Amino acid sequence: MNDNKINVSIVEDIDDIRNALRVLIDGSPGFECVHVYADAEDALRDMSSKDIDIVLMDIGLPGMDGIECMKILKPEMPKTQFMMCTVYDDDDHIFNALKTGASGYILKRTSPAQILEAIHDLYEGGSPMSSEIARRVVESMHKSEKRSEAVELLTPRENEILDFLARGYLYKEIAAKLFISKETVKKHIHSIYDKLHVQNRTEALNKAFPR
Amino acid sequence: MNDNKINVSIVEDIDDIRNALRVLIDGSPGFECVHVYADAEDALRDMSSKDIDIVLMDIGLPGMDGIECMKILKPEMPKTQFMMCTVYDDDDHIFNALKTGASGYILKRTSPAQILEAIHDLYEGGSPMSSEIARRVVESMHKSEKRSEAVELLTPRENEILDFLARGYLYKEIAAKLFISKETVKKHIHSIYDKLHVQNRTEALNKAFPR
DNA sequence: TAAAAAATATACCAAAAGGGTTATTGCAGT
DNA sequence: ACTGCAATAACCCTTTTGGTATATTTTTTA
Repeated sequence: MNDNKINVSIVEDIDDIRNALRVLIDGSPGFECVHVYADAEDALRDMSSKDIDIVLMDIGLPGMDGIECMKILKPEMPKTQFMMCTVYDDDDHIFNALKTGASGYILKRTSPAQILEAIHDLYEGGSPMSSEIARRVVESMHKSEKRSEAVELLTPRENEILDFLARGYLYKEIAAKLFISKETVKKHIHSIYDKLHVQNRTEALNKAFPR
Repeated sequence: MNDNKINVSIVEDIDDIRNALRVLIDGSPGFECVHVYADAEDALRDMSSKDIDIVLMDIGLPGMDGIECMKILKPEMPKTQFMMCTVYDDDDHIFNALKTGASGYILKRTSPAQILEAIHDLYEGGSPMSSEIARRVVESMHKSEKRSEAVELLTPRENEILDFLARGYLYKEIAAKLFISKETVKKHIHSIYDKLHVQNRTEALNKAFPR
């Protein structure tokens, strides 16, 4: 709605926190709090028709939680960015929120100045999160390294071919890409299955790249 | 090695940058630069025998790159944390580094004060990265949401069968599990491929469950 | 209640995948 | 010089997969 200010909406059930956030945002130049909602149902009814830059979304709400709420709202408001603002700092909530579309994740104990900074940062295309939250996210990526366990058994050539397998290529397509015969591809794949103790492509991929 | 200071090693091929980092770290109370290396091979030869808290690792090195180097060193130095310090800000390098075990990722244009802050932050268990880098990481998580896109096109029965496909079951095994004929399984799978616009199992799984 | 969608099943056919065997070449380490 | 491993390739064979078409029954929904 408004000229050059960052339009913010808040979904937060606790009156004191909601009001404090509103006061903080409205009292800061460059920011405007255009709507506040006390629960997910309220937000769903009203929010998608508005033009909002940033939504500050609590997770623990009465009834539908903030992640579910965002899941529904996000497709209707593609330009709006969601920042979770919550007391939960466990992996489940963090990953769920981020996977469902949150672009930022801050904890309620964040200082007012940092909250404003985070909103601004999000508006500018960043993903504000504390460095502990970032560590959780990064740690979760390390895991997809399970590959190595399987992969170290395989020769470089076999790994190369495994990558093609993962993309759904046919034997003959792999052969063409690598300038070798289809039979050789088959041989390599047989060795891969052998080493991974599996019988087919899908099982191999599940072992090599757990989802 | 040293009492209460944070021990840092540097792997960086450009003399000026390497020296500047060393001076910065040694000149700051609470930090000590214990080793510097000009390339990956040098670091591999020497580093794992030392007791190092943080490694500042460049990616673009002559010969072996910094990610490969870390991949080898990491298992030998489980207590050491790696921070990539590089000019590359593309997704490939970022994800590769983080998946391979980096806990922090900063760009070379980061200010000296922020570099020190990042090292300290990493030492305290955080994952320092600029908020643009964080955004890339978060964006990569949004994708796992693709399942719903695909899944909503499919009937409940088709989804059920998709799950079996994902586990590598044969048609006849799925048929036995569901007490239907193999031909019916085939029909369902054909509909799945049709709706997802794919030609085979692996492509279907990649669409439905991006890794 | 009528139409649409989903689940069930068969038949025919071609392509692809996978198991087993054997063999040659080149390269690394002993 | 010998050994072992990796990469290459060919052969035979069976099973699995996927395309197309057609048809019946059940369930959902307009």
